[in-house]
Amino acid sequence: MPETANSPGTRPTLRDVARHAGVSAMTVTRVLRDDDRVSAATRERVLASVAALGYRPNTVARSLRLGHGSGLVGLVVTNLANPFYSRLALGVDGVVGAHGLKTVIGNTRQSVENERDLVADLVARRVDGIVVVPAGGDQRHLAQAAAQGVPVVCASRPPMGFAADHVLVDDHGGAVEATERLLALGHRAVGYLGPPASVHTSVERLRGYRETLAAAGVTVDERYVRQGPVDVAGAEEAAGELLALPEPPTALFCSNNRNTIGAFRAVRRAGRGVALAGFDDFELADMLGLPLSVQSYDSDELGREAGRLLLDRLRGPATGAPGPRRVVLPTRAIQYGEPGPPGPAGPAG
Amino acid sequence: MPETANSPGTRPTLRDVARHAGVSAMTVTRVLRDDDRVSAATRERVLASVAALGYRPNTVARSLRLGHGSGLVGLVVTNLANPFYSRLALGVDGVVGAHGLKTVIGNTRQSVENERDLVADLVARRVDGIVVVPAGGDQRHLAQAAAQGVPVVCASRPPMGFAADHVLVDDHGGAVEATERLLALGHRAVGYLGPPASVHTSVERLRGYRETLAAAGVTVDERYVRQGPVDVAGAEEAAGELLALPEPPTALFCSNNRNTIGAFRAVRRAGRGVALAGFDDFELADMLGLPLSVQSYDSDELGREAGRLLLDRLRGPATGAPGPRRVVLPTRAIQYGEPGPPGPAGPAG
DNA sequence: CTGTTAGCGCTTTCAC
DNA sequence: GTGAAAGCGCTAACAG
Repeated sequence: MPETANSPGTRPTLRDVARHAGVSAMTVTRVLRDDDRVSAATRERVLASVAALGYRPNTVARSLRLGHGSGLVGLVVTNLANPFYSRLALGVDGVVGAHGLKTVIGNTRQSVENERDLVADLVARRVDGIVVVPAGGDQRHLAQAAAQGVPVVCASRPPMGFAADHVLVDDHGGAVEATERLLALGHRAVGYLGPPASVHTSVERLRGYRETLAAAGVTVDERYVRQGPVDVAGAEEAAGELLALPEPPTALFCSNNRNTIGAFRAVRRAGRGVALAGFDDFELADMLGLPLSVQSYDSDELGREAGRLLLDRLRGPATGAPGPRRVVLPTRAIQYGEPGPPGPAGPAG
Repeated sequence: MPETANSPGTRPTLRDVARHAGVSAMTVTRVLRDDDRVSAATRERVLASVAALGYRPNTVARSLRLGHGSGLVGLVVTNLANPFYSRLALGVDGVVGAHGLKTVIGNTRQSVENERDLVADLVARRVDGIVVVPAGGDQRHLAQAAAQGVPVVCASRPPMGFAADHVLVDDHGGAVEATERLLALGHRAVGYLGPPASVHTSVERLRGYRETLAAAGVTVDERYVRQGPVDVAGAEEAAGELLALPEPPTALFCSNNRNTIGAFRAVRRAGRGVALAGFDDFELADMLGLPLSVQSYDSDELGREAGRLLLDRLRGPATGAPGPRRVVLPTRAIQYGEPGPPGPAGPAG
């Protein structure tokens, strides 16, 4: 147990250590920075004082003096409770943490306004960079941050109206593949369930769905398309409505795991056989006793990639400013259970 | 779009604004702090310069000058990918965020060493306080941080060897209730599955399990007790071994949701009827088609409570130092599906 | 109403 | 080897 500080609440400073050791502040710094131009004896004495006072260097003051950033990376997501984002956070933190940077989280709860405030705050805190999953349409605050010299990396959704590195999932390609799988099973009445049009991924996935059906000569029944649900409860309700239509769809493509789970609950409740294809894998998907195919991708990797892009910007400003980079992560189809063709009984187990 | 900064990479400072506006730095500060002793005309001029230069105050310098902390709260957890911890993080961030504090996350990946480094780093960054879910036994680094005047709040696991506010779940009580429910169904061969003894919650839950069985006159078959699994795969394997015993248990109490899910998978795979009771609720638990009872609790609330304890320390150091406070959150039993008595066929659906 | 001085804790530069 | 001075960006405290 170290000696208690002189006055509680007041923490020892470099000068306190210097006084205690009978040297100058400069010498203490040198010892702490492993500068070799200091005698062994002095070093010992200083180290002893450091221990005696329980001194801890003040990183804040240090980085202020040094001019460079705070050693913090801001991470702005819409909902950390969603495993997708917490894994992304882990990925980012893992990569930047290996370079001595810490991650500051900001949760926007889907609010663009919160996002703007958060980003402003992070900039004011002099974060070295920001990884953001933009919440909505207006991204002027991001453009501003970027313009002010804070590197911004967009994850999962692209920058709009300004240039920034970004890492995306192959939303369109994944949606095409998922929809094709349903078509291949013979389904023609294929519904869509996903978040509102303000969400970029949703737009792309819906586009993939539409194009695929069109290419197969299937006309999309607009009553089958529900853009809106953002959580399981909303998705369950919307799916329930689709299933209650006079001629309900025989298959549903769900644009993210919230919607897939909601749809699953509705299908189970209705006791009806409806084929499900979803975007995003999720835990226990294989245990649901209903055939289900999902387009899976690695959200840790999404975060790691975002972290790498950011690090590249931080490390290599010397290399000039190469154009913004884009990374697209592939998706992979996973089939749970044996899928079946459309029919009155349907493929339910 | 604001004018570009003079030199890229160099950001405008208070003095730049002052020069631009033809006033002193002090006046700019006053405008920015809404000090009323500034003429409207001057205010306008300053504001215009701020906008023209795209000036953003440097919070780091500010907090250094003001002496108070960085406005950051450190959050140290073992695994952010676990929804339990991400919700806890949300709870903490929600509460402290409402008071203008930001949350810095640290993920220890169960390593006490990482935890020690992280805490040291956070202290050096002058965080205002730390919320930590201690990874293991040795907590001297936490004691040290606390001794150095950084308020520490322990979540989910209590401080050991030093005094600190903490918020716990009623691990023992919840385990008792869960075990009693299995006993009430007539089960006598009740197994246990949980993390290693280094995890405090696990110890408490195991104790509850043992005491309840003992109180009912049931001797615990030590072959039925598996302390070890920390993830689903490990739990599934361990549960599989229990089920493969000559006289397998007819019921399992699982000490957290990783173990519950692993056990569920093993039971499903074995096609055997084994009653399951678990700690922690989880998504889709009601959809598994197997009777299951869980002790549920609110991990957001755990985080919020931790945040509140911390805020109280930060706000009220004037009130002297009241003894460390402890908050214990209750658990609530939830029954999914219809439970059944032990039997050769068992309660499987 | 506005400006000057001093200094938060640290470190670079230049002396000794 | 060691120290003194100056300053990172900002703001109390005291002038004027």
